[in-house]
Amino acid sequence: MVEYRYTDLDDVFHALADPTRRAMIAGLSKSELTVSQLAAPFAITLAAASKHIKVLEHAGLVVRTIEGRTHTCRLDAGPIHAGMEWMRHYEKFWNERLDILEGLLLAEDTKRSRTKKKGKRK
Amino acid sequence: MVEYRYTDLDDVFHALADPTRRAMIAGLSKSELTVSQLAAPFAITLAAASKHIKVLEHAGLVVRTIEGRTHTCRLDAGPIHAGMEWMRHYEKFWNERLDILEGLLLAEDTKRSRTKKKGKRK
DNA sequence: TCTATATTCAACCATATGGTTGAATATATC
DNA sequence: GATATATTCAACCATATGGTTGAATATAGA
Repeated sequence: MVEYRYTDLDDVFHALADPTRRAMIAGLSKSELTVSQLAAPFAITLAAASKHIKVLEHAGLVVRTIEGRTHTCRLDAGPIHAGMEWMRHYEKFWNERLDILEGLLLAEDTKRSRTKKKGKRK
Repeated sequence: MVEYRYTDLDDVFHALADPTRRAMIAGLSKSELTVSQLAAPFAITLAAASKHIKVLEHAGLVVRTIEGRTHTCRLDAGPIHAGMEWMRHYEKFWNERLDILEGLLLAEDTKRSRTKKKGKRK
């Protein structure tokens, strides 16, 4: 009854840290997809997509069903929920932050404190 | 209403994917801490801790205040909230996984209490 | 001024990551 | 059986990551 599937926040957050994998998850949230279908939207090889899917599988986010030569993937949001649970502890700091922000707005000192440049390779 | 600061999910999830950094966040959720204080619980050098803190800063999760020679860090949960917002979309795919969640959070506590080495590959 | 403290920087190292290509495996289909 | 399709595997490559050490920078205190 207690199916223990090994899940680890390291693996979950790492899996979610890649835009390609997040996009794959988005796709899987609409329907089950084969490996080829998952790979199709991206300018990467099937082998690369296969690796991404393995990362998602390893994090427990994706479950694979093999029928003949096609591998069908479906989303398992359990680990996502676990990640949310971890984050929820810090939600109160979001509210505090809003209070601070409000104060800053009043003081009219709301300049963008971080100016990031996006140079990620993909 | 609330203007979101530019947040990059790649950076946020990547920052959260490391147990040392998650532990640092946990520490900062209790009080502001200096770099030395943040480094203290871990068996790593100050230089390594400094790098971790930079990763957290780059993700917007930590804000640093320099007073004299001491750098004080405080948590900014805004990006965490952004991560949760992304995840919330997939909450509906979460079906009956409380058991996994429980094990996960327990494992997380265990991991944090020992002086861990990142060797948890099953 | 001399020294101790707080932190970063630079160089280096081993391993991980995301990507490629080309061959291999397995299964449909003709 | 021959061939096309779906996917993985193995080897390789460039860059990123997390760690180290030792020197540098800056400030606090005697």
